[in-house]
Amino acid sequence: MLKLSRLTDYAAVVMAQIARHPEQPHAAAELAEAVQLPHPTVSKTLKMLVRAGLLLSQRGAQGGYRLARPASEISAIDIITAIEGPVAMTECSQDDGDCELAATCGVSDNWQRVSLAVRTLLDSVTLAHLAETTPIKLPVRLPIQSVTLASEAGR
Amino acid sequence: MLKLSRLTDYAAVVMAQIARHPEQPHAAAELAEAVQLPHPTVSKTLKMLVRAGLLLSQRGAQGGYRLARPASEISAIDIITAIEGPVAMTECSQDDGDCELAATCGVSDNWQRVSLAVRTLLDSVTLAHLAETTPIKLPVRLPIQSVTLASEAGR
DNA sequence: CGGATTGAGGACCATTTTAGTCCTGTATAA
DNA sequence: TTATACAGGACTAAAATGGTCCTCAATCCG
Repeated sequence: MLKLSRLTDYAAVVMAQIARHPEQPHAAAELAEAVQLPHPTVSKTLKMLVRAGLLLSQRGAQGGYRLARPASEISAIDIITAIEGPVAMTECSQDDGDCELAATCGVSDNWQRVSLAVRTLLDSVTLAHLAETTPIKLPVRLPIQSVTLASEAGR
Repeated sequence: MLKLSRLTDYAAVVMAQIARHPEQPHAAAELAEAVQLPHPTVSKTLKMLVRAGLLLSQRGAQGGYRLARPASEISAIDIITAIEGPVAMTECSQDDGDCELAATCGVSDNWQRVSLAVRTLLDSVTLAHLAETTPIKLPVRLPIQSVTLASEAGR
């Protein structure tokens, strides 16, 4: 179904919740209540986001989580990558890309380009966009053009 | 990892193989040999592509598979959808979209827009592009603009 | 100082999805 | 009429996913 995992979905919702109140730190329990999801699961998600450097955490009483940087500087692909790892259409569009079938495949280069375009698209969507309650106007015009140029530069 | 399933990957490779020789029908065994994948798996993939209307099949001796329409009229999203079902970033960006958390979510509308942009991007990549052995120049400029307009039209 | 609060880390399990195989049936060409 | 080749679906093994829980560590506050 080419979709985000459920945890990624949770992550986005929780990040958006934090982004809407960026001043105070938010405890996991508080966030779980706010978004109506089980505490342990939300907690797990938050830890992953901290490890990815998207959130800062503060232990102890009055502690909690807050954004590591402004919502406008956190992109959808940051969140996705934090939970699921790198975005790549195919196994071989990943960094190492050691597909022993490359010889008979003949499609991998092109999939890599498509992956890049998808990543660029997701990179152009920020947490600030996601957190907006009024639907976003997708600002995807220019970034995609630059992808096209990059691919035209060839490799 | 937000990636295509392995079967989808196979499907693309096999489709590309057929697209490069669109005249004769191709038996499953022949294709499996050409792309160096196990016959039963390739066969399963081919059946899914037929059911999705992307391939035509001919039984009996000298039978096999051929494209249902020109490679330039088959898009990457057609292939992906044939194997994995609809492309949607989140559960609730699907057709029915009955997410009981919608009230506390506040992100679903925006994810739906992102899904649409991804779909449009994938729709702009054709099998003819994928089958090219020289890397494609991604023709994604105009389609994405039209997505932006669609989202600006609101809903 | 000491207890309450809150996150960190990881083990663990149940469930679902995915990949892959195989068997039986049917259409078609020679 | 026989060999070829696809159709449909049952079935299994392996992996990913979602979710819970427990113990430890840091921090605040009285």
